[in-house]
Amino acid sequence: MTTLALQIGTQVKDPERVRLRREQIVHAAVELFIQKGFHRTTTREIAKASGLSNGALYEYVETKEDILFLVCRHIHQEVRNRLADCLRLPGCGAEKLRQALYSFCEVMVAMQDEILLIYQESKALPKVYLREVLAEEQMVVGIFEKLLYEGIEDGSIQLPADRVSILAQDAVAMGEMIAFRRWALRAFEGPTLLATQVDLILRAAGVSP
Amino acid sequence: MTTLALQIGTQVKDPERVRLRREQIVHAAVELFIQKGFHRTTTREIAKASGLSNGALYEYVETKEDILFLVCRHIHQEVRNRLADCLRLPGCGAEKLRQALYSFCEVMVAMQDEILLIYQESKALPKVYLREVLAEEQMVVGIFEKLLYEGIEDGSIQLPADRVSILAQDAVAMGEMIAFRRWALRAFEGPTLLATQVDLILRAAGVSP
Amino acid sequence: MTTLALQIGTQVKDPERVRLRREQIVHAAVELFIQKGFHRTTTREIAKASGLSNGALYEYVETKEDILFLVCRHIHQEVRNRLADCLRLPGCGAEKLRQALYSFCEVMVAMQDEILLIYQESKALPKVYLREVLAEEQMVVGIFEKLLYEGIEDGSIQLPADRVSILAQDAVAMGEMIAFRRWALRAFEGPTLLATQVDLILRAAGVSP
Amino acid sequence: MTTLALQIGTQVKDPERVRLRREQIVHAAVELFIQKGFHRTTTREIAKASGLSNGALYEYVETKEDILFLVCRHIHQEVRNRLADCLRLPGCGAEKLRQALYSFCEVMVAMQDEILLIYQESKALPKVYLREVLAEEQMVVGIFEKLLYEGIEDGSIQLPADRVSILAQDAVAMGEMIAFRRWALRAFEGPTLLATQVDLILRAAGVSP
DNA sequence: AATGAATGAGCATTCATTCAT
DNA sequence: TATGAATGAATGCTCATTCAT
Repeated sequence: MTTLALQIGTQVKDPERVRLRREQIVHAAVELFIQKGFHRTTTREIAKASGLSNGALYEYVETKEDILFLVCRHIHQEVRNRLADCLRLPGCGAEKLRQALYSFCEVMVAMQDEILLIYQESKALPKVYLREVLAEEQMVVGIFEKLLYEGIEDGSIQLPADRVSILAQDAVAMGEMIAFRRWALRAFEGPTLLATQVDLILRAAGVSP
Repeated sequence: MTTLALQIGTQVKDPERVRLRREQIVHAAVELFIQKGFHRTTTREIAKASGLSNGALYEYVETKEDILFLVCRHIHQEVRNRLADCLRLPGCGAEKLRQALYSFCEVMVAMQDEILLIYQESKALPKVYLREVLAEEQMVVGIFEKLLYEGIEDGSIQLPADRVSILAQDAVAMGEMIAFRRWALRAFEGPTLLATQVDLILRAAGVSP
Repeated sequence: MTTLALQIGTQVKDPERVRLRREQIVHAAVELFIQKGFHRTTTREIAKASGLSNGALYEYVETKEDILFLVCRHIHQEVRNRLADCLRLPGCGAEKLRQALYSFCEVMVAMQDEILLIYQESKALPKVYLREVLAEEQMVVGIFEKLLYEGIEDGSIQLPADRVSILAQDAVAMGEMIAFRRWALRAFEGPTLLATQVDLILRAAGVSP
Repeated sequence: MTTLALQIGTQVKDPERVRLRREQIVHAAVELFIQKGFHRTTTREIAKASGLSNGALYEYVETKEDILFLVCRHIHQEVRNRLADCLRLPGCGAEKLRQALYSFCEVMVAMQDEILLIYQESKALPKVYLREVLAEEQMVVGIFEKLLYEGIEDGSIQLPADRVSILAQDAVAMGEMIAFRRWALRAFEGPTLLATQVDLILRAAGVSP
């Protein structure tokens, strides 16, 4: 479950400063990548929007792809952070699952652009980076797997064990769909949409409504 | 619901020749875009792979984006073609839905790369083109909407009418997920995977298993 | 004696045009490299001085190093061409050697800058190219070796066979010295200088003056 | 004939410290320049290899070219130092010349890389520096001139006076050739090579073998 | 004196598109 | 219609040098 945090090269020694500057960079880059895509965004634009000079940018990062990786990692961290809270709530497995699904969908709504960004641009990542990004996505799937098992054990969920993995994948897909297909989903009210998605997974998990 | 087929500019008069050459272009470009992505593919490469000269390419197309559009349109046509057959089969709404879902998932498996391509690269499309591409995708959603209504009418599906649209979207999302998340789904056997996905939607549609 | 001519990559199909344009490029580059050195010369400058656009330059060449290689090869060809004539003259080995040495020194005077260029910049060549450039230089050494053997055979030169190679090297070095050390040799009159150098080698070759 | 030692700018007052630090710098730079050439070596690399910070480097030197100059001067000093000893030996002019030539060739073998460095990179020196570097090289030539005159006077060398300068140049060139053309000379054994070179000059100087 | 982060002009190279033939 | 050479703006990245601390 723990991933070796990949180290991005930097010329700068003070780690706190590196953290800070990279935050600026990521902040600027997310915006730009969302607007124009990775390939149509220039490093010059990123530097400017970060408040850094062209050269300074490359003190904190070695390639443009590094920036994309930092962006993807940041987004996944954000998703996991927002999800973390709801996992500490009390309740049976089914109840916790419902909560988690709902939270996840909310996060997907809030972070539509960022999720889309990852799907659209991760192809541009060098393989090493891509592997880590996918691993981080799997961590979210892992959360749902754990909740499903919990529910199966406490009897609140009826599901053959060999369906757990696949359904956890579906749960994530169902949520991400909100981001992917937003242009088609704008017609629906938020609460209805979320309820439907959550319900869809719960039914498949054999939770009585 | 029908969209006027957008006209792509060409210098060439004979429409049959245009059709033919564009077929060559699309054929070459699909392959290249899948392998390297839209931005990393050069028009030179496309020309070469199409058996055209640099200049000739631009007789049949005005910009690189035109090619991407032709590619997306071609893929959607292919999807609809492959789906069309199963719609003429007899049976109640639920039965036809099951068939359609299954076929759709099969198509998604067969055309993984192409589906992924559309999602990853359509951002590069000029707005006018993007609109048409999305409209074509909606046509597939429309197919599932129609089947759901059919089932509701003949009593084989229990679903409040206001859920129809959303569920049709889910059906498409469920299928496309197979393409998007294939790296996570490689572990599962094809038949199991498809059955699960189809079942998921049918349950949500209130079809008794 | 024949070297596999290394092929430099080009986008252009017509070989005659390639030859022509590369001639322009080499012509411009020699001048610039002599003036400012390889590293201080920009490809833009070379393009401009060749009468080509930035882009066109790269239709005939793949990297800046390619240009340096073309330049070195051109210079060596020129040297060999100028030397070739005097080799067909009649006379005993010693006489032909004297002629060749004199011609070679003349060429070194005429091509001072170019010779210096090769020595100063060949370090920047990729290994494959460097090998070929050195091989071409060895061809000149080979000419002197052949003449020495000729003289030994016809009795006009007294030299143990195991000194032939080393002396051929010296002959070339003695000539190239005129290029390398011209700043120190400006003081001497051309004819005296050349005579001295030729004499030096002939003596070492055991030719009675 | 003596040149005012050029003053390189520095921010630092204590001359002993300047001497010390510059020694570090030169030591690091020689190595790097030999390996990668002047232009491909960055000041950052030099600073790091010297154990100095980026900023500190520029306290002891004003430009990158200053470093190259210091390096060249250092090398020449080293050459002269190594040569100095053999000049104090007793013997007639011819004998001393033979000794000096041999020592010089030995130094050239030992300092191949450094000699090559000077020839390849001195073009990058600002004119003022270049003049001094050439002047230092002439000092070595001067040594051989002096020895030749000594031999002429004591009768051990037969040479018209107007050939002295030119032959002294040749002596240096002959030695340096060992460095320049080492790729071609690897085939020969050291002692043979040196003996040949020394003999070549002695013959030209009219010293009976 | 020393540090090391910041600057920004500069460079090799690419590539969509045009156009003379 | 077709060819393929030409264009030139744009881009990712480097690095000598400066300067606040």
